[in-house]
Amino acid sequence: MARRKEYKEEEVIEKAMQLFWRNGYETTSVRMLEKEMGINQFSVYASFGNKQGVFLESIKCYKKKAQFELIDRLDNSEGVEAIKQYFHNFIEFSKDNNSNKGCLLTNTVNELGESTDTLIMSEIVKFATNVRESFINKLSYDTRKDKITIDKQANYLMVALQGLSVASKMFNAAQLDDFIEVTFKNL
Amino acid sequence: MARRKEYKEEEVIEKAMQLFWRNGYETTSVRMLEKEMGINQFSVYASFGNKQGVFLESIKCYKKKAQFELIDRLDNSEGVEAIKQYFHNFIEFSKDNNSNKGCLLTNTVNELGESTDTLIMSEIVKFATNVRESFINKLSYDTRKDKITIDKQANYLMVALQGLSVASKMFNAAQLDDFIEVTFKNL
DNA sequence: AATATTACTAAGTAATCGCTTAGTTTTGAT
DNA sequence: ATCAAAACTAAGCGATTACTTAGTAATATT
Repeated sequence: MARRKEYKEEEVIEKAMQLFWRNGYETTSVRMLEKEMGINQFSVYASFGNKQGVFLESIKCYKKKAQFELIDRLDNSEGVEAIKQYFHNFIEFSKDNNSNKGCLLTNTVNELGESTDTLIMSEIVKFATNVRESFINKLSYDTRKDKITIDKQANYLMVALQGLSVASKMFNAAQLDDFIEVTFKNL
Repeated sequence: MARRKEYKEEEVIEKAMQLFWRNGYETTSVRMLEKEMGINQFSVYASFGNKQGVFLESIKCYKKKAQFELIDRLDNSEGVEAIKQYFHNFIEFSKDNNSNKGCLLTNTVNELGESTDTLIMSEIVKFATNVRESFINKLSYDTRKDKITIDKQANYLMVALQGLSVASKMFNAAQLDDFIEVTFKNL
């Protein structure tokens, strides 16, 4: 009965996500989005409601990508070394030509802070909880560690990961390797 | 021969700095600035040229504040414990009611990335170098550590500090304490 | 083939952005 | 007292923001 869409939503949202990842939320305008996504503003609003809607779907898209390229690989290996490898994988994951884009979720909290939309924040928190649980899982391979120690070390690793995300934007590869090496020294 | 200014530049720039610190660069509009600084837009532009100029002076103002409240205190104490105290002091320093604002310099690099104005980036890099040298100085109290180890640990601490800045926005006090505690076990 | 429904293009909305300018007020030197 | 220089007020600049809408093109059902 009606005309068919000339684009697939999950394909154009991948492009939107890349744009948000490179530029952040505020700096990315709807005009930039329609250009990058290759569809008219009308279609953007028809498919995603508003700019926040595009961003929310972009966040979900990022999470899927990170799940596949980072978490799944972590879950398939064992011990603290697996987490260390996760840190290295993250740097590769966030690489963009010569620089690093950091983690989209970390970038978002850092940019929008408390004014982050609750739906978006909920997605971010869910992912962080996910990562933390995987870390706890890996840390638990060492049966000598008690629950309190593991919890403390998980908190430590979560903050360290945020640090890596931000620092990867301004420090060189050698400095980041130094950081990772020392970070895992006593775990 | 001429009319006197009704404000002191260093007083209004302190207020501008606080606003930038809370909101970031892009989110802070010139209209918000004139309101917060208590002077007309004309005066803003007469004194600081443009929005970037206000920001550059705000960065300098922040550096002075951090120098006085953080670096000077660090330089007056000894050993690795002094650096640990610096980390705790930073959390207090960046506290804003119930939340944390992070480090203005870290926030800026994280928000503006590679498109950060070179003058501003230069100020940021100078400060970071400053902090790093203070860390190296404190680490050198332990004469058993060779130069390479100290350098590596300094890199480690710099990234950890970035991590603390970002993480302080989303993690609670206990988690941050966990982080600091484990961080300094590696030294 | 006619029709109803949806997707498209392209122009336009009010609001806000950083910034400027015209006009007035205040000041110190003459 | 006069005058030039600087600082103020307030209105307004073009450009851009997120978002909408009027009009046209395409499609499955009848």
